[in-house]
Amino acid sequence: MANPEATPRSPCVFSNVLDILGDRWTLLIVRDLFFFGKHEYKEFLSSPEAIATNILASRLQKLVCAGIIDEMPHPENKSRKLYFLTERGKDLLPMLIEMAKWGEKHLTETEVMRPLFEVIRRDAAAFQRKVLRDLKNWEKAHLA
Amino acid sequence: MANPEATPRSPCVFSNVLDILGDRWTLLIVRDLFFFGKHEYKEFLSSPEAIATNILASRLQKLVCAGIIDEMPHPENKSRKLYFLTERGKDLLPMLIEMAKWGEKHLTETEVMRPLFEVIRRDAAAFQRKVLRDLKNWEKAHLA
DNA sequence: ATAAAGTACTTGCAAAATGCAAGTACTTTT
DNA sequence: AAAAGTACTTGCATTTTGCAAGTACTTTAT
Repeated sequence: MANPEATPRSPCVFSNVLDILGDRWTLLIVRDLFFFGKHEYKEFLSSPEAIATNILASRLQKLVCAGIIDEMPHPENKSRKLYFLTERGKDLLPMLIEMAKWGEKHLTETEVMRPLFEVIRRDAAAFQRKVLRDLKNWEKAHLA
Repeated sequence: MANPEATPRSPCVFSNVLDILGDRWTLLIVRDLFFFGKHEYKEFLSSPEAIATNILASRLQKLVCAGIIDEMPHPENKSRKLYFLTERGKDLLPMLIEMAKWGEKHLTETEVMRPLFEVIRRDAAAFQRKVLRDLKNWEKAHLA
């Protein structure tokens, strides 16, 4: 796994971002946090891409190290954890929306998120506000 | 390498985008095309991240397959090729800009692109227009 | 109270991707 | 005609991924 302490490949923003987010799995976890209200290990496992348990564990750890997500014990169940986006993580939303817009325009096979992204197409800024509002509500209910 | 003909992991836009762009190298080539006016194999090789020749060749091929870039023989030198962004590729610019904005805000080590992204911070839309204008000028000079 | 099920992992191992060095085929320059 | 340039390919060691199984702990069911 890419070690954040190691000297970076280059001082370019893009290479540094890609060292954190540049793989086929990491952003799917972030997607689940943003758009599907997922907060638990087993919920990430249940996504249609079927991430393997070892990959999921390593990516969650990497995201925590990068300060993009944080974790807390589940308030009602000691054997569970809750994962949630930090402010740094929430700042990824505009990028994810641009990624989705590109995919919706150019990859015609993708269908599941169509209805969701009809909303984006109509008013991306409003959609963005709604997503962030939903996250805030979750935080109010779960964080001290 | 991920085969575009294979059945996708899921019908989600994000997973489909990540199957094309989700690795540590692909977007660096796109970056070079957008922001550093690079168009040739040897130019991509000279980037500070030092991509290996086999990886570069495989990624260029993947990007051509995905319709993000196209290639043509160098007009003045049969042993060289020119690579350039297609319209589909140029549509990635907003995503790259959001990625850079996130990195500039949260990854303080990155420095090289600072001056470039001072411009973004001041007026992202204007920067975007300038980049696209520069690409158009290159096309006028090189494409039929 | 005990057994079964749930949860978040870890481990082992085969398969695939990456990274590095060297080689190849062709073209251009000297 | 020889040397250098260009865009690759190949071979091989190392790393990462993917899959199946196991582990340690907690909660639920009987």
